[in-house]
Amino acid sequence: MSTFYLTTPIYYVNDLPHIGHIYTSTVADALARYRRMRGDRVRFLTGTDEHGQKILRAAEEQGTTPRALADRVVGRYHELKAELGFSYDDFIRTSEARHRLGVEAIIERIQANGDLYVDRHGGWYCTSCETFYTEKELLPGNRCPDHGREVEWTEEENVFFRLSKYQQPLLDLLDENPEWVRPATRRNEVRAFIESGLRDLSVSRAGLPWGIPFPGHEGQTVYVWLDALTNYLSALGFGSDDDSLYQELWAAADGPKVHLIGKDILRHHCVFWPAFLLSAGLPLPSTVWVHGWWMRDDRKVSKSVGNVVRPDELIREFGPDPFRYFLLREMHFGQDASYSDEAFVDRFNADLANDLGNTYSRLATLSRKAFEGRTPPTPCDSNPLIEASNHAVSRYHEAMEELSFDRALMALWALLSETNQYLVSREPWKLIRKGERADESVSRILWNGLEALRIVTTALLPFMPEVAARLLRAIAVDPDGATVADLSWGGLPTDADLPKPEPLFPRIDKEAWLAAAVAEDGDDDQEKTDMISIEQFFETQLRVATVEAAEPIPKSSKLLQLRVTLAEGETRAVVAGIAKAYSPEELVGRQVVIVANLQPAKLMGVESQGMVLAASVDGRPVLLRPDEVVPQGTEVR
RNA sequence: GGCGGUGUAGCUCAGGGGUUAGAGCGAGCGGCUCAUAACCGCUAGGUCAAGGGUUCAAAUCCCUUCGCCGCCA
Repeated sequence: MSTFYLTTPIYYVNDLPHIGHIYTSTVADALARYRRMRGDRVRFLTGTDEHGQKILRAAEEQGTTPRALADRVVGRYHELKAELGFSYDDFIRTSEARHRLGVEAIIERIQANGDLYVDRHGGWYCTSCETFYTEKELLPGNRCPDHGREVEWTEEENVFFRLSKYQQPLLDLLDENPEWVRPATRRNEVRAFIESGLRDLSVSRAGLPWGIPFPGHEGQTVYVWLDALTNYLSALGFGSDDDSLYQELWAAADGPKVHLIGKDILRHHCVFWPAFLLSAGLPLPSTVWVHGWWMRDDRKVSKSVGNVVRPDELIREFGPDPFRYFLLREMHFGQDASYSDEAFVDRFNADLANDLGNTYSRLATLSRKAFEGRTPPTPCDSNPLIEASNHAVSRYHEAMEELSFDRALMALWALLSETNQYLVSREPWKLIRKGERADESVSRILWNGLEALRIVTTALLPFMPEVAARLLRAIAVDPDGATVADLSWGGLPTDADLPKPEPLFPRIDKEAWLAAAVAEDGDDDQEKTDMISIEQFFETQLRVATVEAAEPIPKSSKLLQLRVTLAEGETRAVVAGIAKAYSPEELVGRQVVIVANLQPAKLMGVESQGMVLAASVDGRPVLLRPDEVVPQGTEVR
């Protein structure tokens, strides 16, 4: 028995949870459950990152406090835990006192090592990503390359960390520990980045009231990443009076310490974090596992293509476990994958309904018929399924070790397939029909089948904890406290009560489901599916206008009232649903594109004489503007 | 632009110098009838992106081209 410390990133509270968060947590949860079955002393941590300029702003815009904003999002994460059956042991919030202690403690050590100094610097700062950019990196018009939002020239005195000092140690770390960043392609990226040269890192911000005050530097707040990354230690009590967990699971851990992350935060975890730890003289994690992203097909949404995506709907309708199964089966860990309702339905029907569900159903029915509602009375210790099972289990373990969840599941499904082949080759139903109900051979055949199913289902506990447990109970096996030892042949109880099988995974009518999905997706998809002629397009008059004034609309969190100039002397009032992404001040003076011949409409009591165009990024508006300043009223076509 | 990756059956992908290139899904045909129209078997004839090279032998190594993806604070 060894320790196993597993973390997800802490999720930033500017966003409600989406499939990216769900995936990371699902992977971590499956891994944690698997390691618990192996008998490891597992500690599974997740949490939220709550500090920073962006949260402060969002809170101000919504007329609330950062803390209240965070509370709301955290509430949603707690709901998600229940909805998806996550089994984390701890949930840390960076706004907690225990976290602050940890951050102060690590800074103290870095400071003592002489790796902090104060310097004055200026740069283009994006409040969205809380990052400084060089002129070269900016998009035209001084816009953030990530968010497309205008950056601000910021000049201030900050605390700097001597990251440059750790260039060689970090390269050595990567070279001596090929498993430190996985998969290897991410390791290469990190290595290339470090090799190209490390600059010292600003680790504080001046005058930011929402964050941890930088110890020893009045007026400075700890920079979000030094703050956030330290959660992995502070959650273990590092820096507090009781750091026993930290000692057990980190400092003196006799097992792996694994960070699970998405590829977007590779640099922070594989460069900054180990550098901080090296500087602080603290042990490093053993592996940073990097996963890919779920992509949504950019093909048009339509019934025939069937790429509508409704994860919430899928979970509500079919329960969390099929969705967990889908996420883990469909993605090759480390690579990107695309998801759609259609892919989900296909997996559900083929793997869960046809293979797993039906195999259970036929075995249970046969056994009930032959043995009066009970499991077979005679076990069997010599048959082709034993070898198949042992082989499947060993492939399963190998794959789990590599976080290759898809391969682990394929190994189990191979055993299911062999079980079905075995049944067909023995045709126990014929023997039963011939009246050989109590025949020992019937008992052996069915016991073997059920035993293989028991092993598959036990191995599925980390993937589908709720359904797998239900299935095990249905075949007279107690799922509680199951361990990997239960994956060896011979555990199925004989002559035990075997209830009538209920469909665990009722087949989904794919056509109907996708049709409903399309219908529900509604109006905005209608335009996407239908082609229009160029004449139809030209019916829409698009023109460039300049924002003269902007102000919020009372009692509306989304709407702003704009006054735009279309031509000399021609101004219009336009209402735009962009208040969550843009403040009135930043809009004045910019050029926007508006639909000029839209029927006026009243929104929240204010008449809107046009519509401002914006790209909609997951619902967040990003305003369109000409590449350069053009004359008022210029037509867009 | 530099570095890295990738391009294999309709779809998702394995394979990685050596007999007839594989799996799952989907499709077609047959079988079975215990089972959730499930299950089992057979069939898919794919220039292994294109061109060139190395080799007795290349999808597998090398070069070039094209496409796609990632990283380059």
